[in-house]
Order: sequence, then C-alpha cells, then structure tokens
Amino acid sequence: MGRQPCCDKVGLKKGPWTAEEDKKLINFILTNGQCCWRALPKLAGLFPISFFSFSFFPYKMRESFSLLFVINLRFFLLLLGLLRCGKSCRLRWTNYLRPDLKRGLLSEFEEKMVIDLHSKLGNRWSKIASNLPGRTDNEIKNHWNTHVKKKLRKMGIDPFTHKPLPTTTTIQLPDNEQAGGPKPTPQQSEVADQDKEEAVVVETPLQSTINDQAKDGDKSIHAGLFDSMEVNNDFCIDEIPLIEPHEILITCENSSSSPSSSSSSSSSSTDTTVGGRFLSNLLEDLEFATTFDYNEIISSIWDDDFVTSLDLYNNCDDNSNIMVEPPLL
DNA sequence: AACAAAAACAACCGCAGGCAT
DNA sequence: GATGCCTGCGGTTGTTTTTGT
Repeated sequence: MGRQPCCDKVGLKKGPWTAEEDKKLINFILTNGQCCWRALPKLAGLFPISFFSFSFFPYKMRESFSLLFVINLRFFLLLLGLLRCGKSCRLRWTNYLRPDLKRGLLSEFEEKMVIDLHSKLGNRWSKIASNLPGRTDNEIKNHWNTHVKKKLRKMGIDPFTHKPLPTTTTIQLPDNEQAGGPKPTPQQSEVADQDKEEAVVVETPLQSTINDQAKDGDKSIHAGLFDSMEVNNDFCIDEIPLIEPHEILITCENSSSSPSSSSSSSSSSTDTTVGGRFLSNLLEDLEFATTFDYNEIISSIWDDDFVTSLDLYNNCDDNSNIMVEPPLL
C-alpha cells in the first residue's frame, strides 16, 4: 500500500513563482495564518477577506469637506486557486516570503556560527538554521555548498571533518560527499543521540559568548546576537522585490464587525470567517468563479483606484469606520 | 557583442517522523 | 500495532545570473 502523493500533480504548476502567486499566498497567510498546507492552495485562491462585505472608502476628500462615502461593493470573487501543491506553498513561504526573513549574504559572524554549528551538528541544516534567526535551512545549505566549503578548503580545512586537510593531497571531493553527504563523525553521532533525548541545546563556543551577553539582561540569545551585529530585524520590504508594500491587502471590515469576530480569523480554516461567511461555504462557489475571466477579475480587484483608496484609508488616523487587522504570524 | 562556463540561488523530490484514528 | 495523513528535512536538480574568453 503506497503512500499517497502530497497532492494531485495533474494540472499543478511548477517552477518559479509569479508575483501574482506570491500575492495570493501572502494575502492568505497574513490574514488567516498558516493552516494546513495541503488545503492552502485552494483557500488562497479565495480572494482575501472582505468578501461580499461593504467597504466604505472616503472618496473625493480633497475636493469636498463633506465626507462622501462610496459604497465600494467589491465582488471579491473567488479566483482560481493557487495551482501549486501545498508543499510548494510551504517552501515558498518559509524560504522566501516570510516577513521575518533576513535576506542577502550571511554576515561574517553568521558564517562563523554556521561553521561552528556544522562542526557539531553536521548537515542538519534546520537545526543550524534554528540558531540563526531570519535564516532558513535552505539558505544556509546553499551558502554552505557555494561559499563556505570553498572557503574552508582554501584555508586548508576539511569542510566535512573540520580538521586540517592533508597538505600533499590535491583538492578532491571526498567519497562521502559524492555519495550524498558526510557520515556523521562520532562527535556528531553523539549530538544526534542527545537530540533524540529531547531539546538538548548544543552550545558552541560562539553561542557561549552570546549567552554571556544575554546573561547581562533579559535579552535573549538572539537579541544579543542582533545587538552585536547591528542587524535590522524589521521586515525589510525592499529586500523582497516581488511584492510592493501596498500590494499586501490588509483585512478591513466596517465598524459593525466586532473585534472578536475579526480576531477569529486566526483559528482553524474551517472556523475562519471571511466577510461573515465561512470558508467552507466559499469553497462551494469555486466553480461559479471559474466561469469568469481570470485576468479581468485580477485587474478589477487590483485597479489603481482601489489600491489608492485602500492606502488612503489605512493611513487615516480616524479610522472610525474601519478596522485594520494586524498580520497574524 | 556573443557565447560558454561557472556560480548562485530557488524550487523540487522523496523519505522519515509524528500524530490521530 | 497498523494505517493514513501531514509536515519537516536534507539532497538534488533546474534556472538564472555573473564572469571569463
């Protein structure tokens, strides 16, 4: 009895993500949190939030002192779902779109930490990444394979054993690399065993230094790291080129909605309300939506007028008619 | 300028482990 | 304990970008 594939691959898209796909994925996760990845592609196609609700936008505020509200009835029609498998969505989010990601090359300090941790943990990239906030296992793995290995070899250090290379040998790939990675050293095996016993923290010399810093106050390990490295931990939107800040649709509901109903959007997908309806109900409309022209729907929703009015409202201090829901991460 | 090779990076694949039934 | 599902992990591949000729 074989294991089921993670998804039905027929008709699913592969390869690089488009800005539109990113937009859908970000909008969905920011408003609904991360629910089960397998179901996400279908749900993410349901355009976010104020579904069939009335959105009130101040209109012509500059031309007239009388506040004119235009009922912006937007049929946030169900768009086609993301044609990606859940696994692909998860990878895209965790490796590229997550707001807390740092991007760009690893700093010298981070690189040293990676080397240090690799000497203890081997190729367990996720464990290594967990010690480097804002970095993903994939990123570290790639950096290791493209930069660090070469650098260590140049320095005469075997990147697998972390011991000095024999001086007379020419640089060549060790057998274990070609066979798919190093076998753990006794030291690494020991660490692996420790891990099995549950949450044993491997403290490297570098981490010890950080811990010492942390002891001076309430700062966490990572806070100490960040302080010493002058790292900006803010969501650096200009480092995520595909999505402009204003393109991220923020949940907006009118004042008649209670805060509690809004906050419920972080609950499970089956309970999540979207504009007063349940997602499960929305799913039923999927076939209805597919009868519309996809591009037409996209353009109608993301037209300049709409984005401008949304920005205007979000920047308004007196948001008496609107509630902006913070991203749920 | 054109092409090839190398490097860098993003994404995919298959497996393993955890959990619920 | 067996089975099925979901998620996370690590290795690998494919694509894009950069560099060299």
